[in-house]
Amino acid sequence: MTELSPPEADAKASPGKADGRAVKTNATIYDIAKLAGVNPSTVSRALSKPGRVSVKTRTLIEDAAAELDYQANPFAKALPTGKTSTVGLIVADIANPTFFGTIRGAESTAADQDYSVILAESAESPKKELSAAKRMMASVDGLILASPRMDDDHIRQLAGEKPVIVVNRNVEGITCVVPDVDKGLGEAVRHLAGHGHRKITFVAGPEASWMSSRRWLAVQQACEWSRIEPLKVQSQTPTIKGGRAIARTIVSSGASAVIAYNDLLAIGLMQELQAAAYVVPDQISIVGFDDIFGADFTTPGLTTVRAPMETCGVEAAGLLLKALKGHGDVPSTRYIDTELVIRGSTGKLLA
Amino acid sequence: MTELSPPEADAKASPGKADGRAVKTNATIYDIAKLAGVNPSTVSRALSKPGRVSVKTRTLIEDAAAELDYQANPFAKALPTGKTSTVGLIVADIANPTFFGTIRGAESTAADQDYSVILAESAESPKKELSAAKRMMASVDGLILASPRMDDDHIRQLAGEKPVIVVNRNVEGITCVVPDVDKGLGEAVRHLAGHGHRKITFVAGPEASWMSSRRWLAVQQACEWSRIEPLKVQSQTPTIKGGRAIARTIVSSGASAVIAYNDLLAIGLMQELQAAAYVVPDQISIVGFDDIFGADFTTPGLTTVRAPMETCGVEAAGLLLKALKGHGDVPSTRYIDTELVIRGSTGKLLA
DNA sequence: ATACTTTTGGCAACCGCTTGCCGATAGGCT
DNA sequence: AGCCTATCGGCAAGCGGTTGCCAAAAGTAT
Repeated sequence: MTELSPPEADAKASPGKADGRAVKTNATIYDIAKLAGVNPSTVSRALSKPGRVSVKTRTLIEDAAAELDYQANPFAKALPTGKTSTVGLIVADIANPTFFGTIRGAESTAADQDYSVILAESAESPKKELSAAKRMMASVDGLILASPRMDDDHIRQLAGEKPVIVVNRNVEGITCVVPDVDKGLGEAVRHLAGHGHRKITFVAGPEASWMSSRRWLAVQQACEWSRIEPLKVQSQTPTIKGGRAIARTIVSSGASAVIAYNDLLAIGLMQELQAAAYVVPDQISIVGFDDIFGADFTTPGLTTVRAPMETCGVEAAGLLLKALKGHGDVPSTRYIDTELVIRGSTGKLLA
Repeated sequence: MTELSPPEADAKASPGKADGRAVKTNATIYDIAKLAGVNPSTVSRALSKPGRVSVKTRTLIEDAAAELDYQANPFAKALPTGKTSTVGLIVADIANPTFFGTIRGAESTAADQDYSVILAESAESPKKELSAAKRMMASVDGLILASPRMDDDHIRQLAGEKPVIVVNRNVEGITCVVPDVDKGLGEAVRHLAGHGHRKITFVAGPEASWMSSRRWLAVQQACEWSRIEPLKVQSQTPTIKGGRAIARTIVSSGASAVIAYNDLLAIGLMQELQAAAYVVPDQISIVGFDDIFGADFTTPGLTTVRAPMETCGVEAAGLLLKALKGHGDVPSTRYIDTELVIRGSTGKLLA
């Protein structure tokens, strides 16, 4: 009972050499076949093609399988079928909190459908990313690219081999899932406008980033609608450090409110401003983007546009699995709503 | 261009039928063999057993392989050899920032040696964890368990099948890598003592947690050495919320400084205290544990004991790969130094 | 040149599972 | 009972590599 000997199949798998040591050889369908007194192919069918064999032999086989603690060898399974029950997920930077949600969402929905996810990081390098993708291609059924850095053509090329879903970027001809920045950013601008701000500066992220220009565009449009003057300053790096470095420029821009490309920038900015005795939000309001883990650790808490990355991950994995099961739709972009999360870093200007 | 047909496997796998459309069927060693005019087995050897064939035929084969853009089918490779070039990583909770570092460290060092990592989450459930582990066992060469929740015997049982490394917990008979809490916690206590604190309360984490009791022990020992009185209060959950909930109890404990089981607890506590107009660190000092992402977002920044989880991940993957290559040592526990990171949440008591 | 040892490449048998094809069996029908 | 048609199980050929064994080729020594 309490005996917990490792499952010791002890299988005299090798029909000949009964040479002593009980080596843990996993049971195969042949072992089951022998035990159940049927042909291996019947075992295979009983286990994977439900209706193909009579229920009598099926239960017979299932019992035998259970007794042997049978686990199908996934490699043997993948070889003839080409289906691996595995999806690849490549993220630009594992340590970037933005991706935590994506990873989790993708992993959980994949696991729900008995798919495994194999993870790789590109370290923000287009080259490493592409090679990781190519390497993976051979062992997965499909790929999720989160904020890919490689260019569109390469992505399309990969998609020509196996289903590919892109998260956080729009690629023509590929199924994408991206946060709809307009909604959240619109809310942010109106929120700021409602507090009397008339001049907002946007702290841009990497110049080459598709997402950054997309967000700047959204800010501009929202500002136009609210009759607000949008300004833009360019940050060197989208990090806390970058945020601190840009503080001086922000102040001299004369805006009373800033919307940052991301939370890190916003937090760095806030820290630097506070260090210079500015009070947030009385003297300047700050809005971040992403609502990363920790955005509520600051004092005051950071008002930010939440990009539901976990939802994106779930969605991406869902679309991918759907495509793998043949119910794939025509590639298109699915937009996930973003929303403003109001905390303490925004408010009325107290002149 | 805009042609977006789903990847149409459509594979006319059979190399014979050259019936038109250039379907991207991956090249096999047979194709190479034909192109190079040698036997497939020679190709296999040329590609994986360096010295086994003459350099002449080898370059011949390599050229052919390059021309065909050959990528070995990992499944076909895994079948006869049993080696999958994949390691499994199971974490208790993907969204818990503590694990980000571990994941990253493990992934990067595995990738460096051309191993892939397949990731799974146990959602803190011992049952899900065990089943995930068992499922993985079939497709990986070895396993890394980060903060496993299953019991020791199950872990040992898994380790009986394939190499297993445990992170963040000590299991007899298994190779483990755990942060050496004594060092950092000792520094924390001495740091506090140096600021005149004479009574420290430790906010404990989950009662069942091995790590929590380990840390409490370390605090007690350090306190004894510094002639300080250690107190302990139990938190319900090791989260921000849990931290906020425990604030009242902490205050009434009469201690002037607290060391929390983890950063989340510390941050929640700090937030609640500040909301009640306590000033940190003038009225009470707070030390966290982990140095999670965002621990420096607070105001004041959180003084905390840094547990270098990325290093643990690197170390764990390194040990695992070593074991896989047969250079494994006798199981033992490797300790990774923790260190105190001093920010603003600790200081002299200003009565 | 002869005999002998090393290389080197080929043959074929797996690894464990899937699947097309076929014959046997059983059930349904007149 | 006799015939027809589903249903079910078995056979065997792969999937794409690896590898033990062997013979041909090449190198070495006498």
